[in-house]
Amino acid sequence: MPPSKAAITRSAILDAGSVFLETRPFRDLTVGGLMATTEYSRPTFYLYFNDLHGFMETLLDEVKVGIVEGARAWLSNEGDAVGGLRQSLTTLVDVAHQHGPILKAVADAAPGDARLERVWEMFLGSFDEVVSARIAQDQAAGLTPDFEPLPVARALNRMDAGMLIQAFGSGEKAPKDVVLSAIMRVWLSTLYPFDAAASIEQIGR
Amino acid sequence: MPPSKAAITRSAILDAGSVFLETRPFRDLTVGGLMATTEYSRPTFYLYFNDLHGFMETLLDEVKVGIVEGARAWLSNEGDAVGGLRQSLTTLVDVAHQHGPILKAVADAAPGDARLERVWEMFLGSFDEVVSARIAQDQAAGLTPDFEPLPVARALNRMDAGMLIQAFGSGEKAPKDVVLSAIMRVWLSTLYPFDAAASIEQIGR
DNA sequence: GAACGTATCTGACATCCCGTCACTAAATCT
DNA sequence: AGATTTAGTGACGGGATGTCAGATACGTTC
Repeated sequence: MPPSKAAITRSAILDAGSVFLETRPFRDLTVGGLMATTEYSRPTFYLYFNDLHGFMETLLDEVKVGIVEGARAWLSNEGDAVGGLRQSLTTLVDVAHQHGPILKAVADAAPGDARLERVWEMFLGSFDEVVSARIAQDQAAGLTPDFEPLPVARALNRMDAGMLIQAFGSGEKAPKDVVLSAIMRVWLSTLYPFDAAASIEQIGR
Repeated sequence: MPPSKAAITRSAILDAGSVFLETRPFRDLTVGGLMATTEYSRPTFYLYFNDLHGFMETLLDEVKVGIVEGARAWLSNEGDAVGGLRQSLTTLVDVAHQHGPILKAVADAAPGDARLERVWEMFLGSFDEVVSARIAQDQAAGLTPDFEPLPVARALNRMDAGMLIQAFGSGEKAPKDVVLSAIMRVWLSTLYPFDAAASIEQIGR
């Protein structure tokens, strides 16, 4: 069974949005302007999305899976904590680099709509919880100093979000390795300060 | 000489805006709605501000001074690095707690206007530079490990911004001490890891 | 292959908010 | 009081939104 006509149209609109946001900020996105780049009329948009913010929510869903995947290395790894974190952060930076404009667009759009703001907040918050759990585990193992895991997890995740969107959100992207080593430095120093070799020496400059 | 009538009107509008944003998000702010809470008509708004984003820029300027003040302890202190940083972060958290809703409103408004976005970006960026300079100084003194100061400064500042706005931006504010000890933990671990007493023991839980 | 029913799409409309402009009203000066 | 500058407003045009009734394309049945 081939994809229905509706599915094709929907995808075409989503694609047009992605392309648009590749080069222009969310504030310049209008339903009329977007649909003009497709072969459909403006009202067609409303057949598939409630409004521009619902549209952004859909775009976020598409990116979400990739990001959650990347986090697994560290989170579901009972073993090598430092190595797992290294790997998770590396793939996180990769994915963010890849989808930078979409992530920035969603972050930009979020404050404009109560529902999308909640969705974005939940998206970030979901990381807070899993990171917090992993921190607690490493604290029990004596790898990590004893502090309240949740607020620190929140702080580190906000750092990632702000840094990655700032670095990769707009056209001219910052060099990946610089961004990676900065956030890696902060994560490792905070969570595994006893592992001096990891936190001080082994980070590429 | 008493303040001119214009100055009074302007202040009245600014106050009305502050009051509004105390309880409602920026997305609900309209020129008509705002002016309806004053004794002036809608066009009067445009006598004093270009648009809502220019209005937010003015609001930011009012808060800016307080924040820059707070940063001085650490930045202009050649002596006790850890103590200075502690003090700077403490007052930063205080100020952010005080002006939380305004800061969130500006951050929310920024992506909607190219000019305000630049202003906000510059505001954050200005901290990147001074923090970076202080880091370089402490690296030279052997207090801080050797890494690229600017990206790490950026990361830490983005963490502050994201964390503080999330914690203090909306009505029910998070407890100050929890937020403070979380970001303090991260800053100290990253910048002064050799000062074990400072980064591990002395932080209140 | 004509008639029918459903899925897909669109023109036209009402609404909301914005920013401006010609004009009025109030304050200040002589 | 009359003239001049300062402060404020009613009314307009424009752009984007979201909806709805009607049109068009498509597959199915006879």
